[in-house]
Amino acid sequence: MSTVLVVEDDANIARALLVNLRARGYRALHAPDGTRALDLAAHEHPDVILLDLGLPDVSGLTVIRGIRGWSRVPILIVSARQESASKIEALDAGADDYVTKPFAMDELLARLRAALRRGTPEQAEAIVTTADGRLEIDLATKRVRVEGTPISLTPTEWLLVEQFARNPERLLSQTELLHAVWGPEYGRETNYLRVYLSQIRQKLEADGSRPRYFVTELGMGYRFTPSGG
Amino acid sequence: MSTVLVVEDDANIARALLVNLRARGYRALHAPDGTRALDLAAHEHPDVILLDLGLPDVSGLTVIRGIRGWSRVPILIVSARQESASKIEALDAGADDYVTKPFAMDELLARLRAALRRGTPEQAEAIVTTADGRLEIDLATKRVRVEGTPISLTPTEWLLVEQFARNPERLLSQTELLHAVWGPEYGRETNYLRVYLSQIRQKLEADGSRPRYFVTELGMGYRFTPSGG
DNA sequence: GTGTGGTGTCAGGACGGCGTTAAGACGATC
DNA sequence: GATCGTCTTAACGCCGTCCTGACACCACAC
Repeated sequence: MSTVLVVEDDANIARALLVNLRARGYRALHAPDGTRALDLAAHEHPDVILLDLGLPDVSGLTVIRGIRGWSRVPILIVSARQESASKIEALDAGADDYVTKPFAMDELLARLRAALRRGTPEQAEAIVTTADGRLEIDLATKRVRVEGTPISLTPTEWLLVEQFARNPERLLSQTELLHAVWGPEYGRETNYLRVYLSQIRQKLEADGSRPRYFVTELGMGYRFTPSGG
Repeated sequence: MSTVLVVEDDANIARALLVNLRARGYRALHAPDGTRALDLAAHEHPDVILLDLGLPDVSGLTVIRGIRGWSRVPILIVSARQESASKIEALDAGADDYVTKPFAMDELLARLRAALRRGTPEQAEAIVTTADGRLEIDLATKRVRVEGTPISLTPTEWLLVEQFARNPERLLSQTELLHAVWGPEYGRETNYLRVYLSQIRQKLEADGSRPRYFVTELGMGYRFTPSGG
C-alpha cells in the first residue's frame, strides 16, 4: 500500500482528493499548510506528494526545496491555470509533474500512478516526441520542432497543442478542448477547433490532408497519437 | 467473507438457499418480507442481495428502488417463470441479473460470484479486457482494440460499448440501454439496438454471426461476457 | 408442419459534422 | 494613426453517421 501526502489548503478539494485516494486503496495523509507538509513528509515518509502551490503560510517552492534537501520522493504539483510561471519554477526546483486545476480525477490518478511507478524522479515527461521522431513538443520551453527545425505557433495554437501533448493517446472531446483553451463559458464553438486544427496540421503534419498525429474521431473529438497507431 | 442477504418469503426455498450459501463460506442473512429486507440492507450492508419478486407485503420493485436510493450493491432477482414482465421492470429499476425458479443451485452460485466480482471495486485499471485477451476496452482514452489494433467506433456505437464495459457479466434490458444511450424518452425503439448491436459485433467479434462477448438474452436484453462464459 | 414474435442484416436517403478558405474585427507595437 | 499578426466569423462542399423500412432468420408454442 502506497502512502500519499496531500498538501492542500482548500478543505473541499482536499476532502475530494482524500476520499478518492482512499477509495483506490492508498493511505492518504493531509497537510493544510506548508509547515505541516514538511513535518509530515519528514515523519511519515510518503511514497508520493501532491502539492498545491497556493498555500497560506510559505510558498510551494519553499516546500519543494525543503523536501528536496533530503529526499527524492516524487512531487506532483496541483495548481491553478494562471500560476503558469510558478509551475515552471516548481518544476525547476525539483517537482516531477503537474496538473492544472480544475483537474479530471482520473488524469490525476494516472499521473500519480506514473510518478509511483517511476519512483526515482526524472524530467522525462517534459518533452513529448512522436514515435517517428519527426515531431517534438517541449512543454517546459513551449517550443515545437518538426524534423529538428523550430516551428512558431500562435498563442491559441500552442494552448491547443499543449492540451494534446499533456494527454497523449487520449480522446479529447470538443467541449473539453474548448474549456481548456477558451474558457469554461465556451462549449458550442466547435468551428474554432476546426479552424485551428486545420492550421496546426498544416504546420506540424507531414501531409496536412492526411493527419497522423492529430486525428479526428468523428462525432467524438480529437486524439493526439504520438505512437503512430 | 462476503455477506449475502436472501429476501424470500417461501420458508423451504429460503432454508435451502441459506444452507447452501453457508456451506460455501458465505455469511447469509434472511429477510422474509420487503420491510425487513430494507431494514437488513441498511444495517448489515450485505455484499450482494438475492431478491424474490413475489413478496407478501411490498413489491420487489419497491425494495429495489428503496435500496438503489443509497446503495449500488448488486441485486440478483429470483423469480417464477411467468413473471417475465416484472423481471424486466426489475432490471430497469436497477437489478443486476436474474435467475428463474426452479433454478439450479450451481448456476445461481455462478451468477452470485459474478455479481460479487463486479461489486468489489477492483476497477483501478480503467481497461476492460476479455479473458482471451482479444478485445480491450479502454474507458479512459475511449479506445477499443481487437487483437492489438485500434478499432474506430461511431459515437453511438461507443456509448453502447461503454455501457457494456461498465457492466460486465450483467444483464442489461433493452429499455435500460436505450435510456442510457438515446435518452429517457426512448424505450420502445428496440430496432435501434438491433442495428447497432449488429454493427458492434461485425467490428469487435471474431465471428459476427456467432457472438461470444455481446450475447443476446431472448426477450430480456443483452449481456457483455468478457469472462468468455 | 405452421404460426408468431423477437431478432439479425442490409441498403438508401436525410442530416449534420468536418475541413478549408477567405474576409472582417481586434489588439499590439511603433 | 498606420501596420502587422492574430482571432473570430461566415460560407461552402464533402463525407460519414443515423435513422428507417424491408426482408430473412430463429426459437418457441401449438
